[in-house]
Amino acid sequence: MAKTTRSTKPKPAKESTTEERIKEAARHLFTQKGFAATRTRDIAEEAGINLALLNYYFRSKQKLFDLIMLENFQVFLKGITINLSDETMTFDQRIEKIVIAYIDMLTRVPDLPLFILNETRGNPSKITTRLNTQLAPMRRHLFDQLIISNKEGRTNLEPFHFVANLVGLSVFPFLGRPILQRVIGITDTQFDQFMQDRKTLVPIWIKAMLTPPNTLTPPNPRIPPHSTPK
Amino acid sequence: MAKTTRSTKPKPAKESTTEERIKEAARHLFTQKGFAATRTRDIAEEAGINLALLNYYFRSKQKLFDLIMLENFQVFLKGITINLSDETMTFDQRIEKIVIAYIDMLTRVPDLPLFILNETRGNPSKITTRLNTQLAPMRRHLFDQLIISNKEGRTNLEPFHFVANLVGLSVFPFLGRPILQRVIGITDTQFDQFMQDRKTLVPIWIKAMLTPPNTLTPPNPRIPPHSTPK
DNA sequence: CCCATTTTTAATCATTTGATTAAAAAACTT
DNA sequence: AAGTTTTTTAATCAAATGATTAAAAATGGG
Repeated sequence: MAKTTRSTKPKPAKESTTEERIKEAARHLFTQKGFAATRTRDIAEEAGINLALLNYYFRSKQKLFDLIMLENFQVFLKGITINLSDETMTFDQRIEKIVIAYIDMLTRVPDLPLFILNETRGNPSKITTRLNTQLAPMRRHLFDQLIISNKEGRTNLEPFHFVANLVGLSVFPFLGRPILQRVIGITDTQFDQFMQDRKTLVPIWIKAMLTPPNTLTPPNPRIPPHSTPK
Repeated sequence: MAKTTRSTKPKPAKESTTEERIKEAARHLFTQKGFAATRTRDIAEEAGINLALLNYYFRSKQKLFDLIMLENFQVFLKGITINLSDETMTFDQRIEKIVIAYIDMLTRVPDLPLFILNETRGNPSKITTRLNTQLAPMRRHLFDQLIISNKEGRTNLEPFHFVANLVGLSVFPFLGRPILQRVIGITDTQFDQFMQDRKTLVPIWIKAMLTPPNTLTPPNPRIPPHSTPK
């Protein structure tokens, strides 16, 4: 059991412990293929260890998965909740920070969104509750600012649309990447570049969306059909 | 086998044949939980039939899944490719039609996007190729119009960003629905209403995005911090 | 009503898969 | 070096799962 005489426990801190190797293999496969499609034997093979070691270090496949899921969620949340602490930031600054954080994080771990959407679908509410709790501060800051701004007439956009737009424009490209890249016909490098461009484009768009049709835009003459180009 | 004397084959066309019931149960479970997480026994149970019947009608779990996947893709593509045939439509009209088609379809079958993203991830290229082929006409029309418009200086937006925005704003809310709904705290009815609103909002936003920063917008004075409200 | 065909069922198989066990190997302490 | 603890391995178990089979039931035609 885990309750022996824990007197001698040096823990030499090797450069890559087997426990870590298992976790990394598990993270890779679970994140990529999901819980059901991942076999413990695949994890063992990718980690280069004996199958029994998986159960030795992490009680069961489920426990291991729960661990990975928790860590993935933390990575995800950490990537986007850094920005809320500064009280001094303006609404616009906050938006810029959030978009950059999203895109930077997802450039590092592009599989995360699909993983989270999949594991959130079953809606065990344990997860979504946690997610919601963690996200609450962010929501408060942004929403309050938006709601006030709406009330004062400076903007006019439901929080729902605002969040859907913000996250949609930042996250969706990573979700749809396999299809998008095929349809458009671009390389990985080009995709990365486009996402970098988006770090400045999305905030601009988002801000433009804050003041919908009726506020600024006349019924239809948005772009004159043939204004003198160049 | 399937090669008997097919002399007598009346096919009375019952109101709900077992074959159909199996397929419906399979569609439901496969679409909701994916291939690996779905057990043939679950399908049998939900269809209210003996397990062996699944293999009697559809050779194997894999064959049945392939069928469902194919049909799902067709439903998806059909839902968004109706609009490309009209040569007379303007760019703006096309956008409006596409957004409405997307949102209407996904209101009916909200599970489709996640299913497709999941099954596209493995990238067996068989699927993505088919998807790409089917999507090609749509791409041609829209992209050509956009590219021309870009060249003539009326707009200034990479096709990648355009598609990512269009699809992202239309599809993402359905993908993120479980999380979004929790974060914002809205009911199912409210969500549906928001998506209905989006049928008019998204096209407006998309059109506004066609002329990015440098074209119309001065460096920063987008919204004066305290313009006289109301 | 009898026969041929189709459909359905219960029982069973073979493989996969998560997990355990007992023993061996390695690491560490004294 | 001996003893103790930790780590690793090979073998095996038990349950789950996709699939098959042989027989029974239902269906339809003459």
